[in-house]
Amino acid sequence: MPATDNRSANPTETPALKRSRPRVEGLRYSIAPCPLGYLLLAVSAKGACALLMGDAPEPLLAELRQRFAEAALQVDDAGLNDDVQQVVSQLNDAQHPAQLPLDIRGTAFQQRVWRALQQIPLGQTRNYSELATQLGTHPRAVASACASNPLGLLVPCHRVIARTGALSGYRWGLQRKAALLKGEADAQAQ
DNA sequence: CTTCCAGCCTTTT
DNA sequence: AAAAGGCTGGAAG
Repeated sequence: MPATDNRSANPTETPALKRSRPRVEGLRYSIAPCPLGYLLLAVSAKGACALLMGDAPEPLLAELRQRFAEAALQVDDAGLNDDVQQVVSQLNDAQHPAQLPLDIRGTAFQQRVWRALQQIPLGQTRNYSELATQLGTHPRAVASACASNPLGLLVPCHRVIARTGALSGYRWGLQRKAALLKGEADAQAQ
């Protein structure tokens, strides 16, 4: 998944500025236990670029390495503690969502889909077909974009389910998708 | 209700 | 060029 390079996004940037930039981007990350196992939060200079979940810490780091193979990764538990706690708070109480700047990277199409995901209100769900119609594409394409969302929870891909009402799939395990939706439904019911 | 199938759009190899 | 996805709707058991 060749993520778009946000460092090149500014067309007014001079060649001198380009040269002065570090050749490899630095990413800070932190892995912490959470109500759904472990989470890994990774942030760039612009904001969170990955929020991964899993049963153990090691695979999370492996996934981060794979997704950002070109980046220099540096653990920063202290510096990210605040952000991580925000995410944990959201997991404990969906009514208090994390307020983090996001650095969302993906193809133009993926960004369109992910933006649509962010419009789904707390406590609600959409099916792949609805989003496909809204975006003028095919459910299958929506699903693959959801599946490649690097910002679990923060970009609520878990709010997309099958037309039949089945939960369909979730990159980080159907059990977590179910838990997230349950938590959000409960929060909304209050 | 369950399986099977053929189209469907993007991304990855 | 080919395969593989967090899909769907319709046909068939």
